[in-house]
Amino acid sequence: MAYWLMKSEPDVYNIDTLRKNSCEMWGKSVRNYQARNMIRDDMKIGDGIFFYQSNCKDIGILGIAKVASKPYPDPTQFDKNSHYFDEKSSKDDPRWFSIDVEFVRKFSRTITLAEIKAEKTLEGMILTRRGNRLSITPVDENHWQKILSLE
DNA sequence: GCCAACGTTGGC
DNA sequence: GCCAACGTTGGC
Repeated sequence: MAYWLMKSEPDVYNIDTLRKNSCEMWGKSVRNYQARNMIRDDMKIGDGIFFYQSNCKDIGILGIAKVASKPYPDPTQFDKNSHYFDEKSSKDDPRWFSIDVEFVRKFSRTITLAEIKAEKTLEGMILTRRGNRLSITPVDENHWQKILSLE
């Protein structure tokens, strides 16, 4: 069992939509190889996911989801009308992958980025590393537990 | 809206 | 295979 943190921009997708729909395909906009490798190779059913929102007023972790499927080829890479169409990808050898993500719960409050940065024991989280731009990052179990305790 | 940091692209 | 130019991310 591993833990992850997924970024989302609330304008594009927010946690209330995930709560309403319960389960959603995730990764159809991920076009970064490092993130792709994590989706394809490392994420397992049942893994915990922090739902983080960026590029907005209330930056931070809003709640928890979990991995609900094995990785599968992201359908948008084959869709000519999609913004995420990739002509270099083929169905025999798909380049990009998605997984299903299931809503678990929303925190009673947002654990803000400022709090996370201020917390000594959370030093070293990939999230707070300078220049980090990955939409998915692994989370250490002790960091996971610590953030839960902050709620 | 600014800008630093990074990934990707493409000419050579 | 190098590297400059460009596009994107994302905190502030």
